[in-house]
Amino acid sequence: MTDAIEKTPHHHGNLRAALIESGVSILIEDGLSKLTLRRCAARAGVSHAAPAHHFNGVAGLRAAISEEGFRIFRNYMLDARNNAGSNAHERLKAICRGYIYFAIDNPALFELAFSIKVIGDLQTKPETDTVAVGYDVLRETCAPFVPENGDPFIVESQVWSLIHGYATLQLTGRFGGTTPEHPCGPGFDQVISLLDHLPVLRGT
Amino acid sequence: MTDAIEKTPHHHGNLRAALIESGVSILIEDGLSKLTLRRCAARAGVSHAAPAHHFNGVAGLRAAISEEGFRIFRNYMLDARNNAGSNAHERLKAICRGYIYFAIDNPALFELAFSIKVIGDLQTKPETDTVAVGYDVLRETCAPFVPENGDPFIVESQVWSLIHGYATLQLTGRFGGTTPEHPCGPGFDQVISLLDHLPVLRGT
DNA sequence: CATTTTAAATTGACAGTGTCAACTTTACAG
DNA sequence: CTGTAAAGTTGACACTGTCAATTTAAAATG
Repeated sequence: MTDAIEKTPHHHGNLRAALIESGVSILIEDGLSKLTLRRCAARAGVSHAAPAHHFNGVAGLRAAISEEGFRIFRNYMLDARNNAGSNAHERLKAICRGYIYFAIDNPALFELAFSIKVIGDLQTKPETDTVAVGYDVLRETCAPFVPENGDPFIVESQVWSLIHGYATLQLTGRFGGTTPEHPCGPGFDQVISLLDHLPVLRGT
Repeated sequence: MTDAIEKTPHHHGNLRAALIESGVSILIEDGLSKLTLRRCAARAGVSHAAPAHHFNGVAGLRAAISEEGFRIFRNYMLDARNNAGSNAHERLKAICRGYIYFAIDNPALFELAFSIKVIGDLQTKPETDTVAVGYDVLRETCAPFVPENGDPFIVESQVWSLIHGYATLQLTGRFGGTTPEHPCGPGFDQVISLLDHLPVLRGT
């Protein structure tokens, strides 16, 4: 094949990465219920027990795929924010749009990522990536609304709760479908307008 | 038909109800991943294939247990609201507390109930019980904040998104644990304070 | 009351699934 | 060149959902 470009360091080359990639594809094509160790193995062209040498059971595989999902998720928010103006409220709504776009584009990946229980405490260690890669984007974008010497977690948790609740309720079909006019669903602007009340306390 | 409620009308009596009850117990004791047709059957003392005559596969069993969960869920909100004053904001925060109490007391049941995709549209048919038993409680409690001849769905979706997002993020361990001082988690009051901005537009 | 009919439940089978132990292959260190 | 340990395979086991065939028992019918 193209082994001339990169040599194969092991038997397969890099099976761990290949299994994660297979898992993401299965997630997109067949949904969360079809994401199994054996299917990932078959798709990657290895035996059914090969993944055991790279992940700690099916939970480990799901966690690894979830991490990959969070990275994609973070890019969605960054892209949306980059396409917004410099206004603090516009930037905040932009990452919310990115949040919903990711959930709608990758529902199974979103469901997987947020179905995994977190061990640590986010308020204690907000910088921990295992909790949620992409939290830094939320923190940055919420900063203009945090009082001087105030606790940033207050605004962050308000925004996160609102947008995450909308995303999950939208994804489970409780807020109506999406249309070209309303790619985030018909209720998105109305729900997100609750954040208009947040006062800008720190200059751009 | 109803000639003998207490007598056993069929072989088992009322296997369907017994299976649902078994399922709720399994959910509470062992978690969502252990909720299987065969376990419910074994717990109810019947053969592994008996549930097939009462539910449409495992999805049917989960849907039936979910319905039961929504009824309990609704009672949580009603109880909380009954223990609140007549102030519109107090009543709104009360059902939010009931929402979180249910999620924390019955995490697996909460997860199951909101993991099921809804077919219909809630905005089109808000009165449909299959979408969410208990939506009537939300509608009633949000009514004071809805403008005359306004769309009630706006405020309802704002409140629902905020509280549901907080519930799921709390349940997945992203907002820290609960303490006797903060039975809904340390961030609950802060998040819910976002609803203080809602103006009361219709008298009690 | 006896017989037929039909719903309820059982049994057995099959294809998947996760997980473990034992085995084979192969890359790399010495 | 050889030994070793990692990487991957094979086979097995206990689960799972689902289906077909069967038995059981309640209800309907004559």
